[in-house]
Amino acid sequence: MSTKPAELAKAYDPAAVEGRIYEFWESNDSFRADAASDKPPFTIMIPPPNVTGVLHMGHALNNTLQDIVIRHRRMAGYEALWVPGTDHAGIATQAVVEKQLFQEKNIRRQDLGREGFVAEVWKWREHHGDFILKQLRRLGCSCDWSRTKFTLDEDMVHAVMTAFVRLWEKGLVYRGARLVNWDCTLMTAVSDDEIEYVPRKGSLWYIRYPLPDGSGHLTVATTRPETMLGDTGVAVHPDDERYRHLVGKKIVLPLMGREIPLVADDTVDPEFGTGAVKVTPGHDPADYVRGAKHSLPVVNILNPDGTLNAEAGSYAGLPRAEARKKVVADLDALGLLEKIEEIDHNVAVSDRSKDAIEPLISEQWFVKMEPLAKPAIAAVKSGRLVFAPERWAKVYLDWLENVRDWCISRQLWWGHRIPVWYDEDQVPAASVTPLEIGSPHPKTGKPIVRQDEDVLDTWASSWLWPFATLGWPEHTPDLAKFYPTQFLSTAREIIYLWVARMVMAGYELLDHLPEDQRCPFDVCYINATVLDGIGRRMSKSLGNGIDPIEMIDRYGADAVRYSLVMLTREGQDVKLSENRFELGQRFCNKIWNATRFALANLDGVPDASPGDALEDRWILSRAGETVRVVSHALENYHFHDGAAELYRFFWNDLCDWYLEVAKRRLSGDGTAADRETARATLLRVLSVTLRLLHPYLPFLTEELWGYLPGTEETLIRAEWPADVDLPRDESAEADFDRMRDVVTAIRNVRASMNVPPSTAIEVLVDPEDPELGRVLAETRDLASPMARIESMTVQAGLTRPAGSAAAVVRGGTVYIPLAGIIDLDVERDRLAKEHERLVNLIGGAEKKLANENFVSRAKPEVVEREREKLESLRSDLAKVEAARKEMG
RNA sequence: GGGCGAUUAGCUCAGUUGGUCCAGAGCGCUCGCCUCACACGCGAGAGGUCACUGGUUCAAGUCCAGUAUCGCCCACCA
Repeated sequence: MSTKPAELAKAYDPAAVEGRIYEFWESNDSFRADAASDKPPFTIMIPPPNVTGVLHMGHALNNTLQDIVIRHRRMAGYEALWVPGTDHAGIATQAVVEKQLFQEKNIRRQDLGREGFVAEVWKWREHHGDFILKQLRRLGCSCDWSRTKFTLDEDMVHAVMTAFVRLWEKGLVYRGARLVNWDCTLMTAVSDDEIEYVPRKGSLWYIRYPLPDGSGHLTVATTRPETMLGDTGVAVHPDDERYRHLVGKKIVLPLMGREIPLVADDTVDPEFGTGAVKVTPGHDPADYVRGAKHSLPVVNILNPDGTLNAEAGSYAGLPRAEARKKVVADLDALGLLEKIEEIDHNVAVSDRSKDAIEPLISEQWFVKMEPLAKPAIAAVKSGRLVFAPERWAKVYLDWLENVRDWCISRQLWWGHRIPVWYDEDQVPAASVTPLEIGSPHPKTGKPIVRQDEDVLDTWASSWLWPFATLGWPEHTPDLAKFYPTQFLSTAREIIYLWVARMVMAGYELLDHLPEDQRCPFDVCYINATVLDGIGRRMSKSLGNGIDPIEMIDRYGADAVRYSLVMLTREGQDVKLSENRFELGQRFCNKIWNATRFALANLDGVPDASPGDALEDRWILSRAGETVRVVSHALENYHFHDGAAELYRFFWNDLCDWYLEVAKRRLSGDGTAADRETARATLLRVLSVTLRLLHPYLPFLTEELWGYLPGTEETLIRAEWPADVDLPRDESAEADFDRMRDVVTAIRNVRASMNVPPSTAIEVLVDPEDPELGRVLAETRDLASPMARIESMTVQAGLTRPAGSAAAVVRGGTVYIPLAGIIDLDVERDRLAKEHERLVNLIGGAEKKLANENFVSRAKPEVVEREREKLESLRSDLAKVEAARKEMG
């Protein structure tokens, strides 16, 4: 076992435990999975964070959940594998390194050239990459680090190339000129899913387009006046009376002087602006469609860097913003600017650069999505793949059912370079293994002259993650054993970007497997979004993020994990502030101290079996119930429910009652045999409970486990408790509850009468129900210390002592003679309040039972229960009334 | 414009198939306790017309319809 202090500290100190325990696990190879194992597999693929990433709360929550699942399954008899790794994150990483190179050495990537720059990025990764994986270790994640992957690892490259070539050969990859979302800062195309719309104040410019005969003009409204330089038409609604006579005629495009047609198109909204819209097919998606419909030419006026090109005439060379100013000024000078309105509108910006997206025509690579989407849709509709919470299935399906082709080429240097080479006639050839320059083209035989310059979208490698990490396309033992996986936990933002695409890839590429084995995971769990204390997203720009590592330093990893799970109800967003981690911290400390106390009595293996004493039977029964609840919760990924049940059981059952009640026996205040059975019971319950807690609180529980007598193996590899060994003992639970009722009632009286704990009291009980009498006779030794009772008389029909307080409990009345201490007014108030409460409840029950409809139509057992309730309430009321009468 | 969430104690949230977990938990608050594991603790309390309006039902935080407020996603009007 690991080296550890001889004595447990008074308070749990995570810092003294976590590092040591984690090393202990690693040195024992505790996280490693074996493909040759006979156990059934259970696999989780980590959503690979960006290699540049730093752990945030979303990661902390997501990876805590995955670790809980994998630890539970590992204990529950599965060959559990959690594969970690990072994503090369093309744009993000390239941007980080470019920025650093510029700041530190004042060089641009163009200065280094492609090879030089890519070498710099690799260098950066060696030094700074995978930092986040180290942070995951701090959280306690039990990933199989021996299988760590990076999306640009050699075998991953091989997988990506293979996938591309296969799709190419099936005709699912094509190249073509399309209107794409262009990021002028990063100078690359980005996919539809990588842009966002932000509301901004803008202007609507009304521009006059003259008629060629000089007889007047037509006014169009636009938010992007500079794009008029690329206009190739103007459109109006066919039913618009104002313009009907002009349809088919030519109009003069100002500044450029060319004549463009006026066309009728029913996509034009007559209500907006002037009802006439300029058509710029080269720089607007809607216009691109309109232009195609009316055979209008496409004019591209932009260079990749956002400056205007030769198509813009005299404006060539100007940056976009400058061009806009000049166009507006020139139009104004010509008297063609009718007016300017201020409007609020949405501007498309790039997720990465936050620069305004310019739609422009360019040659790109696309994946045909519709054929791939079909099996992915069927997977969810058939129930093969389920989402948790279920509602996210709809989001997934909506996207897939309306999916558009995926632009997979990026004009970057960092990433998987597209495996396509061209001969001197520009005839392409795709190949998994690189084609040498000068080697013959496999089809034409002519020499290869160049490779495609573009790299693939990052998601074009991460969509292969579930199987490429296991060695695909090779048929490795890992792939055979661990694919498909069982559980995926991720964020809702990447249902389209990642989840849907992984499913498509699985069905398309794992064609050596039977249909139902291709789906990459059984369950896709969409976890909660972590918000700040007042409900805003945590973000760098707001500076409202909470650093998980800082919280781990302050509260401990287990506390962070546990608090997050307790605060997060399935998929429901959570508002988080720093002090909320105290919840987990307190619980950890409670467990630490309770176990510390138990261990003081557990020197050596007990010489007995768990006992027959009521309290022993009770806690064993409760423990069994906890095993059932927690197992069920974890099997169904109800993390919060399991955590809450453990909290309740450990604190309220085990600590508040069992430990308190067992102290007498444990301290040797009874027979030796009594002590041994108590010790055996305690050890049994602790052993079960620490195992149940382990997935949530791995460090603390592993540490404490090492101190339990008779534990040879590590907790991480211990067996999950079986509930069959701990059957429900209903009579023990019922009896214990009766005893508890009496104790609570007495404590209540003591508190309201201000009887200090140092004053022991005398108690008399009149058990109307003989069961209560029996239980109290048996449990007198249990109850007495719990309520500081000096002597307890249990006798049916006893007369109430003068000057005593009375408390009605189920099945009887408890009298507490408090001559000299009792405040009669307080007692009168207490009884009056109790009287009122009972009268109200009785009224409700009577009314209900008087309702014939209720009696005749409700289920018989419901009616019967209501009758019993009323009866018991009436009996309680009678007792209270008697007590009040005696007081006078 | 379309879709989806949320609205329960001062705060953060639980409340499974409608009827003893129709009112819960943690924090905070009040009162009393350094009771030989824990003051990161122990015991006892106070505190809510379950957003609003209708409806279904013998019976509704719990089902249905609508309203309001807040939030998220998708689409995007030049």
